[in-house]
Amino acid sequence: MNTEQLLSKIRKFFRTNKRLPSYQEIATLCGFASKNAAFKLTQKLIDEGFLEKDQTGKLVPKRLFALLPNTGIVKAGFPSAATEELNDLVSIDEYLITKPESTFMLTVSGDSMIDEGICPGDIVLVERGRTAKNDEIVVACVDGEWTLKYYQKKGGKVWLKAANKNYRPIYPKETLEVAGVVTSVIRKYN
Amino acid sequence: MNTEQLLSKIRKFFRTNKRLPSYQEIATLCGFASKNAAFKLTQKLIDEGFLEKDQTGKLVPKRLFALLPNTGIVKAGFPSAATEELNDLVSIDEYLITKPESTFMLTVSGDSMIDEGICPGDIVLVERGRTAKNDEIVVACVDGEWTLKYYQKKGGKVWLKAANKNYRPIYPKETLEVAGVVTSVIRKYN
DNA sequence: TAGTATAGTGAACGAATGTTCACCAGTCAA
DNA sequence: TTGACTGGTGAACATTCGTTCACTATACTA
Repeated sequence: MNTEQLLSKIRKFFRTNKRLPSYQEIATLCGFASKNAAFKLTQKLIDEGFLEKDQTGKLVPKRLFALLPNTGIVKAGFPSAATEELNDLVSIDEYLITKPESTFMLTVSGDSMIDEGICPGDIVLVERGRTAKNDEIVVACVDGEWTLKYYQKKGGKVWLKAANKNYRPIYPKETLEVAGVVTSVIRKYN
Repeated sequence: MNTEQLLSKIRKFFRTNKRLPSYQEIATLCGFASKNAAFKLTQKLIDEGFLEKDQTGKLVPKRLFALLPNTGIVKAGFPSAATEELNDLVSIDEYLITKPESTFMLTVSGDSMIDEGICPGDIVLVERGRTAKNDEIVVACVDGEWTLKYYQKKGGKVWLKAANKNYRPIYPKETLEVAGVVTSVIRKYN
């Protein structure tokens, strides 16, 4: 039993049990008769940086949450069953959300951002309280109505631009309040 | 201390510690002097279906993973700080991935699917080993080259269609192998 | 051939785990 | 005023936890 196999087993356990195993459980997982064997082997994984410990000694998941292998560009070859065992696993949650406490999600209605690849029904993750830069996509309230648009600012004047030729730029008559900046887009089929 | 407050505290703990607290920890979390108070209160949460238990008695996270409030349609109003405490929290991982063992992710190159809102640099989640239906987006290998296209099948004949007028349909000369069906698209800004 | 890592066993430790039971103070309704 | 319900305390339990130490067998190396 090497560390790579162990990591794979721990991940499997985590995936089904939604928590990390104890050393006893790791031992049974590996077929060890002794907890200590699991302890030592796991310590190696920690040394290699794949795992962490609590103050209480409990194992803490590092980057093995959702466990999807990220396998490069489509055209540059293809993932085989072998590459799956690689350690470049990534949690989508962790990948997309850096500030969970100030991020929320919103379902998109309307096609005003369709040329940006944001379609009706898509979900956008919005980070609240970030100051928008030019050409960033923002969720904003213009004169009382909420929209999703490009943020535009020039010479102290602020307006919104759609990613759709059929829409005109929006110049606020009274108020323009930016609720947050779009950090990512998610679309789920069927 | 009511169950709603407790749930909020447990979520906060889970978010920072990446695991669920023990009853002792719940007690300190709530300011209780006795583990049993935490035990009883948590039991209510379980009865209400917000939490689950292991065979070993350990708490298991149910739907409170990534903890993003899902707040309806953009135009239909707006999330305030209050609505965040709602229980409609969702993990993106759980939301997008139903079969983690057969799902992998791929970075998109090329603009052949741009009218579908799939842009270069986007990440697609692909479910392997699913039989593709008509008009589903698939990752396929045609005559040795990997592409991302609509799957088309009529009368036993299979070909691929792009979501871009500048691309012609692809009819396989020799082989067409479907590696998987695209189940979702992810785009991250900056 | 001798010596040294390596990989696992087995026992032991104090502390923390989930769970149960008896108890208490307040609140509310009858 | 009584009695039940609620929300919490405190002690106790068997079990499991993380961790340490001494030991063994195998494999590799000099």
